[in-house]
Parts: sequence; C-alpha cells; structure tokens
Amino acid sequence: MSKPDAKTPRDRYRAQVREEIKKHAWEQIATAGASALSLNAIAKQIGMSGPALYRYFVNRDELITELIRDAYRSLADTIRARAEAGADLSDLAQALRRWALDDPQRYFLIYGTPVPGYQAPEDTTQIASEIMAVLLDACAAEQLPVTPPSPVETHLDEHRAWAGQHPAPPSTLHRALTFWTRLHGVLSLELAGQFAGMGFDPAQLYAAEAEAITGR
Amino acid sequence: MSKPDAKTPRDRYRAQVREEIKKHAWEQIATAGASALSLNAIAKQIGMSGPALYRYFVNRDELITELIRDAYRSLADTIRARAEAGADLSDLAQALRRWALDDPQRYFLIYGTPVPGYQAPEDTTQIASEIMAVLLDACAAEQLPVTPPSPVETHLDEHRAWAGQHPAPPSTLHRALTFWTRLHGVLSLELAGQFAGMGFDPAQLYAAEAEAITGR
DNA sequence: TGTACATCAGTGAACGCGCGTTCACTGATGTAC
DNA sequence: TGTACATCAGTGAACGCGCGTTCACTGATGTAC
Repeated sequence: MSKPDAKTPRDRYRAQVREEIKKHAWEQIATAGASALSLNAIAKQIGMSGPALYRYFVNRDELITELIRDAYRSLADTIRARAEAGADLSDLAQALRRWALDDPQRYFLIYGTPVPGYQAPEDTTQIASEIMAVLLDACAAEQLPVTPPSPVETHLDEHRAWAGQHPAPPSTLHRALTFWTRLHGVLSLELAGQFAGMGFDPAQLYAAEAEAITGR
Repeated sequence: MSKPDAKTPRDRYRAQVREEIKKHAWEQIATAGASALSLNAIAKQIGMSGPALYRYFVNRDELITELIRDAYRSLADTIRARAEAGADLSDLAQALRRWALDDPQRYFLIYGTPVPGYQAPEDTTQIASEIMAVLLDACAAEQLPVTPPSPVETHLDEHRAWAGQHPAPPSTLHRALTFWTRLHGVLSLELAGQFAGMGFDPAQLYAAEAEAITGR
C-alpha cells in the first residue's frame, strides 16, 4: 500500500493534463470571453474526445470555478510578492495594472459582470481578503497626518470585520478601500475599451490616481 | 399617397410590439444576464412563434444593439435632466447610483465586461460624450482654487479631443474624468457583489467619493 | 360603398449546429503475489 | 521475473436540448379606383 499523498506517475500525468485543459480554457476565454467557454471545443484543441474531459473535471462549472480560483491566487501572489519586495502603494498599483493588462479577460473573470445566480466558491473570498490585508499593510506603512476621522472613516471603523484582525486606524481602512476602488475604476474602464477614441493615455490617469491616494 | 413620415396604425402597432419585445428582453437580461438573451425564449413569453420576431429585428445582434443604445440614452437623459434641474456633482453621483441600482445588468450592459470582438455602434460613443459634456459642465460650475497644472492635467489638456469644444481648463478635465472613474469604481464593485459580506455600507463609501471630488 | 389588389404580421415545419453529459466499451498501465 | 488481476484514461455512439435563422404559407389589414 502506497502512502496516500505519494505522487505516483499517474498522479503527475493527471495533474499535467488538467493543466493543459486549463491552458486551453484560458486561451478560449481570452479570445471569446468566459461565457463562450466550451468543453467540447477544448477537447478538440487538445486532440481528445469531449467525454474524456470528464475524467479531469466533474463538469463545466467545476472547471470555471477552478479557473476563478487560479486567477485569484495568481493576483494575490503577484501583489503579495511585490509587497514583500518592499513595494510602496504606487508600485502595487503598477503591479495590479500589469497583471490586468496581461490578460484582461482574466481580470474580468474576477471583477467583471457577474452572472446572476452564480455563487463564487468560499475560498475565493478568503483569497480576496488576503489581498485586502496586503493593501492594508501597505497603507499602514505610509504615515499620514493625523486628522479627526470623517463620517466614512468612522463608519468603516465600526464595521471593520472585513479587515480581519488588522489593527489599522479608521483613516487607513478608508485609504485601502479607496485605493482599491479607484484603481479598479480606471482599470476596468480601460480594459473595457471605454477610453478608446478619447485620445489620452489611460496609464497617466491611472498613475495619477495611484499617487493621489498616497497623499503625495 | 400618404406622407412618408405619417404614423399609420400599422406603424404604431409595430412600435408597440417592438417595445414589448424589448421589455421582455430586459427582463431576461435582468434575471440571467445579457449572454443568456434568447429570441426564442422572448417569443415564447410574448406568446408568439420564434420566427415572428424577425419581422421586428433583423437578428439577435440588432436587438442587443438597440438595447445598448436605449440604455445609454436612458442614462444620458437621467443625468442631463438632473443637471438641468440645477444638481451639483454630489446630486449627479446619486442619480447615477440610483440609475445603476435600478437595474444592475443594464449598467453592466454598458460598462461591464466586453465581449471580445463586439463593436459598439457609433452613435453610442456620441451619447457617451454627451454624458461627458454634462459632467464637464457640472465640474466647471464648481470653482476650485487655481494651482499649477499637474502632469496628468497637462497631458489631458494636450489630448482634449474627447472633451469636444468644451472650454474647460486642465484641472476641470481631470476632475470630470476622475469623477467618472471613481464613481464607477465603487459602483461596479458594489453591483458585482464584491462588497458582499464585508459588512460596511457601500452607499457611504460612494458618497465619500462623490464628496471628495467636490473638493469639499 | 363596394370590389380588387397589395401589403404585411404571424405560423409551422425544417435546417444545421454545438452544447453538456451518460454510457458501455477497449486497451494500456500499474499492483500483488 | 512472470503471471493474474485491478485500475483507470480515453473512445465513439447516443441523448435531449435550445439556439439562430430560412422558407413557403395563410389570413388579416390597409389602399386604390
């Protein structure tokens, strides 16, 4: 009897095929959007029959859920790695933008239009709060002049469950949240092509938002 | 021979049925998202056969395009009406939020995840710049202290084609654009359910953004 | 006011398509003695 | 090292489904004289 967690050749092969399926799934999403993702089409690209994929994913939903999970993980790892390398808020903003531009549909899979009724898996909300924690750390690291808390800041301080055990003061809670929403505002409109034909450079608008929040 | 633009009973009937088709299309989008919109399903709801709809829309794409156009028009009219009623930036922000919450999927149809390859009709970009013009007016109406232009402001001033003939100074260009992106940032994340389970009230975060930009 | 004709809304059958998914199977790979 | 058996990847046929769209048609509504 082999140890339950030993990696047999078969296990390795399985993992490898799963990765290949995902790789082609991402390609499909990149070119036609997530709603067009088709198991049969993926199978054809890989050179397998459609039903073969059911050896690797119980159904289409599980595959998509897995892709969402991977996207979250990728983003969280990217941001955290930059933070641990000593990045400031402005650097984190740039890392986020690069990650998004690298594969816009991957960004939209996480932050885009939700399909009514679809429930994201629980562990993704955990990864999301992991990202939030990194932002809170980064905001806390940059000192701001102490001022009396605004109404929002007070409100956020009274509903700080989302910040976990983070000991951030009210102003930091607000800054982290605003950092996120403002960058998402510019980034999502850029990725959606809403600035197309307007003539200016979205990167400059984005950078300005990133710096504005730094208080610099 | 009747005048070419006279409204015959048949014309009126046609317009009426077109509206009914659109009404059910919106209901479908609201409950299952735009990608799930189906002509046959709409026909069934109305009590018609599927092919009958082809008397009213040349195909599915034309219907969706029409819905997008209507959504843009509705938003532009809403914003402009408030502006003409003397609303300030904060009021406009609230009008935008109400409009979006009224039908989140309608908001996403305009500002949500784009389908790669789909090209929006030209006249919608015209309506979009109409909205931009209202924002520019509203921003111009609120005086801010004169300061030397920042790099972004200079950049926007040098690429101001998107602002049409509007004589706004650099700082106003930047404020109008930022007003839009910041509100969209909070709003789109709220509508997508990204704040779910975080515990705070998105309305307060939104209001704070709306007021922050006012410079007040 | 009545008749002849044209217009047009709507139907039902049919097309080809691709989808997700199931099932019984073959054949290769790994395991146990 | 060899044989017997179990595991499991992958196949091909088949299922039911709903989709967008076309076509030839019926019957009602409007127009012209």
